[in-house]
Amino acid sequence: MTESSAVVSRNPTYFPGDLHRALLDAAALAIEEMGPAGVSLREVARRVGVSHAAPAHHFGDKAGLFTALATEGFELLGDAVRSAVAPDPHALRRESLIDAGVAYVHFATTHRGHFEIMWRGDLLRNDDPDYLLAGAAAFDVLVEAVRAHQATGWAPGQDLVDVTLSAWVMVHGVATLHNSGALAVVRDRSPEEVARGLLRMHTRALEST
Amino acid sequence: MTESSAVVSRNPTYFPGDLHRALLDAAALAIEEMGPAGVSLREVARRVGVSHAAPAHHFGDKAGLFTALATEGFELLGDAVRSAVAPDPHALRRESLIDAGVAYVHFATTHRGHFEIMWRGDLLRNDDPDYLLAGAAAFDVLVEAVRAHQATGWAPGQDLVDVTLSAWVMVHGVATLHNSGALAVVRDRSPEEVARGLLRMHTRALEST
DNA sequence: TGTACATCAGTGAACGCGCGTTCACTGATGTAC
DNA sequence: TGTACATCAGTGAACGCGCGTTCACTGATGTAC
Repeated sequence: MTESSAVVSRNPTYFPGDLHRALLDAAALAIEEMGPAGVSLREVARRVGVSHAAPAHHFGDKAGLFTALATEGFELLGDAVRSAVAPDPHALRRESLIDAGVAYVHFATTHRGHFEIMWRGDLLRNDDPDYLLAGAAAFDVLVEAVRAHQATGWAPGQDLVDVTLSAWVMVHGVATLHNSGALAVVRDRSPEEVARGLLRMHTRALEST
Repeated sequence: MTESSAVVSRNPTYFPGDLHRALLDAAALAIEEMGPAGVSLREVARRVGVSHAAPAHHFGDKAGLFTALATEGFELLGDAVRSAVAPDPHALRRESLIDAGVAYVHFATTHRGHFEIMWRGDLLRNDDPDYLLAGAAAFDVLVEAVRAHQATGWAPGQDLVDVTLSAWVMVHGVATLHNSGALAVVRDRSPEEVARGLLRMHTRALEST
């Protein structure tokens, strides 16, 4: 995202204090391009144009960088879904759940670097308090999206977490299959369209119970 | 799976010609334990108890080993789903689609090494003919499961590939979330149960159209 | 305004390590005669 | 039955490389007086 590509130069163009930001941006882009396995601290430093020791200085070690990126990913994902559900927090709207799910898929496909590292607990410190908190908070946003939908009178009898889980599984499946390239083999529809269709079926199925 | 763990020793216990097999088993186990990023040809050789050059001798290089493992994964997945759909090929049964999806999830969670590498096109030769063929064949098995279900009179108007895609996305979402550990955080139900619930909803929703 | 000092982000040289790949080789097995 | 030869799976030494991490350092910025 943002100006990460402009930063790739030998004479850093970032302002003081922005190296932290620039390193995260470069790491996200590198993961997107090479996969998490191919990304090293030295590669990230190279992209930003700083000493190879600079990333370690900022994040402690490689797992620290990945943990910070994954944590930010959960925060950004939560923000994206929250905005989709309630652009105006005072107006109850129909289809909150569908919009939330589509936003999830949109985030996953437009922030591939973040999204890929978020689920790779083996590459980061998966007991980090901030990481765990951000993950839980993001899930809460999904639950809130279902609650908002239910508040409009939709499927009042259904268990909140059950419904959230169903919808989550669907959009996560679309996101991962798309990002691995497998979805494109079958259909030329966008992942967001596929998700919308699935979620529409989902909400209608639960409506009639 | 099978006897891969018995093979880990300094004095190889595999029979002549089985090194190929032993290397694949060890690679699958290693990926399951350390993630694809942490697995090296030397690590695989170490587990089997042979020279570090032996894997390269059999598979050409690292991508070759991963490609072979992913290809086998698609074949095994196809077999597993096919068996679940039609234990007796002459008997049409209801719920073929549900059983197929549950089998997909079961395979993914009990063959984690295979399943993880299957979708990592960045780590293998993703233009390998055998790999591509095996992937396409596995998808065809899913399509066949839907066709079998439709043959019982279920949802006759629905597009075959559309329905397949929906079901695939669901079970793939359950599988990946479970394998990344994210699903366990929320529910203590088994991934197979979660998949069964989703697929039941799915088939009922399409039944009434 | 000027001097002395503290802070700290980022440097760059150095280290040891595990890696993938190459390659001449060995030694067991099978086949021809 | 014995000999000569071919095959080929697996060896082990060697290579060059990129890596993560450490650490004494520099030099810009800010603060105290």
